[in-house]
Amino acid sequence: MNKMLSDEAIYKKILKSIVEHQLPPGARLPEDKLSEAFGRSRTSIRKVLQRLAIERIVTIEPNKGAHVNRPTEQEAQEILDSRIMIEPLLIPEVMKYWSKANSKYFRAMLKEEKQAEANEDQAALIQLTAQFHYELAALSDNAVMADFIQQLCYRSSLIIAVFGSRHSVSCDCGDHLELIELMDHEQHKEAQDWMKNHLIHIKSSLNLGVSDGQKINFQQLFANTE
Amino acid sequence: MNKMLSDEAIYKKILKSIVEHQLPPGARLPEDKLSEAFGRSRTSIRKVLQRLAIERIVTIEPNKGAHVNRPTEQEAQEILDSRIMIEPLLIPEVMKYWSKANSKYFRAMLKEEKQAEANEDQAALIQLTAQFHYELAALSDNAVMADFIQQLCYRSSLIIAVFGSRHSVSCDCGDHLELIELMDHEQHKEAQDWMKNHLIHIKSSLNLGVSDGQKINFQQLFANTE
DNA sequence: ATGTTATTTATTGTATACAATTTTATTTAG
DNA sequence: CTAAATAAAATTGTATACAATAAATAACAT
Repeated sequence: MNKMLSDEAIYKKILKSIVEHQLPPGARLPEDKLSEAFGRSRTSIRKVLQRLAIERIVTIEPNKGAHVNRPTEQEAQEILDSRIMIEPLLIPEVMKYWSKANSKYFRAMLKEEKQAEANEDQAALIQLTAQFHYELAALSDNAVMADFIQQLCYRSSLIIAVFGSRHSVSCDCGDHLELIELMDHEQHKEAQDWMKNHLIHIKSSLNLGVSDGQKINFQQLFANTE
Repeated sequence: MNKMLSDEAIYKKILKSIVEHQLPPGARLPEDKLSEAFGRSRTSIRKVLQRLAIERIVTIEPNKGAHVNRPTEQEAQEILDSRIMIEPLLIPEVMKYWSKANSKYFRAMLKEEKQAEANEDQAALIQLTAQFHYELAALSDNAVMADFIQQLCYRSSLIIAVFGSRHSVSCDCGDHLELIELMDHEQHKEAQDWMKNHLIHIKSSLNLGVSDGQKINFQQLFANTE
């Protein structure tokens, strides 16, 4: 028995499913089906889908409806470059107010990550990895920047779905602990550098340039080479 | 005779009116009136208002409808700080592809600014000042960052409406030319520094801390001091 | 069989109707 | 005359109906 969900709740549920790859890039999001699933009229669903479209999580083509956005290689690069540019800059701001309580909270989150890794719960792992980054950004005293980073993190989940290797997600879990320890010891410069390298590492782990949906050269592919 | 406007066209018209302070912060945006003005159903208008709300140009309170957002002092600081943080970083990217044609284009825009200033066309002036910044950002090869800057520029117009002195807008028109000339002469570092100082200057020209919409102490204001 | 056209079905786009809520105006009591 | 209570008007929230468009299927000819 599904109790009545608010628009916000529906938004979060759909977003979560997308971020966790339950709804993969390219998946259709028909208003009827969602309407039925959530027990609300199409009007409410449309509102949510339009919001997701503005946030670039979803694309809406006229008369074709909503699909989970499938990031292009260009988009992937731009988003990762943006994060490489910005996230390290936020580290000093975060460290200004860094407390024992914060450290404890993030260490608990890392435990959850480890747990998810052990359970091979890919969905939880992707979600937690993104959460680590945007909750950290939220500790800066600039909500405008934090919101932007959060959006980039969500979009990064889509990027990983399209261009990520199995490596991209799981291997960097142990990593995050290093950052927490640097921050605990007030090593500002090192923490900042760590973040930059971490993001560069993530970017380089993506299969960019291999081109999934790119135009295929059949001429070359089936050329008679004998 | 108003020809049928697309949702996008309606969005742009409302946004322009807000940015140019024809619709000042706090102004009500009743669906009926807009619906009538644009000759479209409320459904279309709602869609546009919801988009503006997500972009933080407008606020929507449940059962109270849409109002032009009235930025708080905190929001103003965060937005300006974000711009101070990011816009200088984009300058090197912009200069990578800086051409004679670009220079000519932006010099033409500056002429328009001067013209608007001469005509005391405050609306055009505000619009052009913002446009200068976001069109510059759009020359970087990172559309994600450019979009973010554009949004911050729109929101800055609201900030100027609430916290700006007459100074805030007009005085920096001549300024922009300096940046173009620095870029023409490939003075990377200087251009970057210029942008940072320019934004710091704008921020400091705002009446922050004077508190416009803050809670007024009537006790103190009307205390019997005789 | 293959490719084209026609028909049906499914899905989105838009307007409108009605309920819920807030705002404004009016009435009534002190 | 002021303040509270009530009634009226205006405005927003939500669902639904119908038109427009696209997708899927069937029918037909080559």
